[in-house]
Amino acid sequence: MAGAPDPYHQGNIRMTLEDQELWKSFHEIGTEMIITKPGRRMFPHCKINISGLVPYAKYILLVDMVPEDGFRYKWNKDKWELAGKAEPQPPYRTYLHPDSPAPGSHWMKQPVSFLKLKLTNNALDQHGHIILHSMHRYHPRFHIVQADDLYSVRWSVFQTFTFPETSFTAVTAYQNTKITKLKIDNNPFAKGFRDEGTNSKSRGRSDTEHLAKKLNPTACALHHTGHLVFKSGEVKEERFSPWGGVSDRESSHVLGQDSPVGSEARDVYSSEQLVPGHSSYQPYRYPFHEYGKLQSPSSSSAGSGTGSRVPDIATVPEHEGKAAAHEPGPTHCPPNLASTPQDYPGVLNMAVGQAKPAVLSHHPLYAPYGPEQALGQWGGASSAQYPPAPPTHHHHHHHHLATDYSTQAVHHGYHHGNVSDWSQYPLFSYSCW
DNA sequence: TCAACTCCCACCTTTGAATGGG
DNA sequence: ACCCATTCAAAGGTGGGAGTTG
Repeated sequence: MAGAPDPYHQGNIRMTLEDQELWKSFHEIGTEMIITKPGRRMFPHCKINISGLVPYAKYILLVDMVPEDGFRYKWNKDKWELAGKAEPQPPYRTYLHPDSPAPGSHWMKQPVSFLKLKLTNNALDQHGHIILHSMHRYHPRFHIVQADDLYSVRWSVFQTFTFPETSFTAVTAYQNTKITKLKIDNNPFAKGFRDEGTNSKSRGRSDTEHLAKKLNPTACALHHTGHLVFKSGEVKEERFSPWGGVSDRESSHVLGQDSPVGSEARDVYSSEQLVPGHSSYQPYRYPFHEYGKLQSPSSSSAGSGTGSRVPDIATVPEHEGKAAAHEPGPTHCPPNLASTPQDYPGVLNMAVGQAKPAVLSHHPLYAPYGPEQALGQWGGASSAQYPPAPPTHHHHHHHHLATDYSTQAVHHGYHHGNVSDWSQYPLFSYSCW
């Protein structure tokens, strides 16, 4: 943590979700995200505001998707129902924001968008997209890692944030027509499907069907009060109707609420930084230390790719140089992870926004968790994940300050105290070649 | 049989290179 | 040379519907 000005001055990081009203309007209905073989963007897409970073210290931003629970769902008529246990987890991937690494000032100057993040259902995906199972529920997790480059990541402090209203069900085709409509009404790319009043855009006859069920005409004009808030310890997730069919236990859980977040997490949080070797820090054990055994040792794939050969990273082809042009220095290509000290037993399984196409030639063979693990992870976790939460009736438009999301970091919704729980959702997982 | 999935399409936005004026 | 606005074509993001799969 060389340049890190004040490595311990990390407690003030704040993160808030942009387009919260939009997210909420989806959430209330039961957000669905299409996943396709080639990869599909999210909508709404993840966009966050960050504050409290050290302006001149460098940070890396990551996003990964965490299973909401251990079930598979099905859409029956007009609501979601449980449909058995979840499938074993597919290769676990983490999306690296293309601007990474960049100084705190860069991340804070404007909302940070993860527009290009893509979801796929292709377990063999070679583009570095995040792999999910259809008919399963997930929620994004945002990680801020203080690090000068990708190599030093493992020595760095980091914080994790989640937003309950961003949870969604992955689907290959929309199930709830209300969701379809909301998407069409709000996603510019779907404009062609809008009814637009008098316009005779007779496309598909199904359009007329849900005219009846029309939601608010313009989801934009929603009451805006600042931020819906989730103060530490009182993070709640409103229950939404589509899940009515699901056992109460599952549908009306209250994320974070009776969770450990309150107590322990908070403590841990007060010192959220991770010092190398501190594997004793359960909740924040740094993943790099744990999964070495999972993958093959050789991370020395040869590669071309202008200096930024990044063998351990699943890449996403992208226009280079487009990232972060507005801030001095942020965007060097991601450093060579390969040349890293070999104590990396494995490979990072991260999606990089701006890698050279050349890098695509050597794709890692993802080594998902062993079958045992996969099985184990869902096993009895279910009930633990969503403890019978007392029905939380809580009004929607709070006026609290947006905040302390930090407190729910990582544990949000999960049981901790159980190391294996955390280990099932590594920040960075390894893969072999 | 049937729900889940895939492919292709019309329609749209976004991107970025080319152009021209000051 | 430089900057900015405009134009234009190519690239690529939508959901729908028909077809396919298991």
